Amino acid sequence: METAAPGAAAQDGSPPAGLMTVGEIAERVALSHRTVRYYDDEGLLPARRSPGNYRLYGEDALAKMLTIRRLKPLGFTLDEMREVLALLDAVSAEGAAGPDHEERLQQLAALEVDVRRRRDKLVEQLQGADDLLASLAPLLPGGGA
DNA sequence: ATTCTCACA
DNA sequence: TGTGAGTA
Repeated sequence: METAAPGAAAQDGSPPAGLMTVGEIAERVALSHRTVRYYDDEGLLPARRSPGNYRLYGEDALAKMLTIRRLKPLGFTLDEMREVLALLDAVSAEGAAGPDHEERLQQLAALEVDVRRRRDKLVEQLQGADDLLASLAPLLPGGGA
């Protein structure tokens, strides 16, 4: 019977080489399975395929998916996320080898500046929310206590 | 459970 | 940039 799941994932929770299906990785990174699928379709985070054409994700993909999840609320577009993942990949894979290592470090520094800037913007929005809550409090029942 | 396509915002 | 529905 080949109605179970992917290449080897039976119902005993023992997928091949610790690989996950869309539903599994989606749950683990708290993204909808539709979104994970979308990222695969868009080539942001390509999935491997089981013999039955089911998407399979390894620990490596899980790590990248988590990075994507962190980039998302910062407002990075899919294209920007693609660049970030590529940069991170290049940097970790090439160590201090590649001829363009210098440029990589420069891009990494630029990324840090960018992330910091977006972070600051979020802090401002958070402050705005806090201010709003503070203005609502005294209007609520018992708020003037 | 997962696949894909198409529509809708 | 996603999501919901319908399908196999």
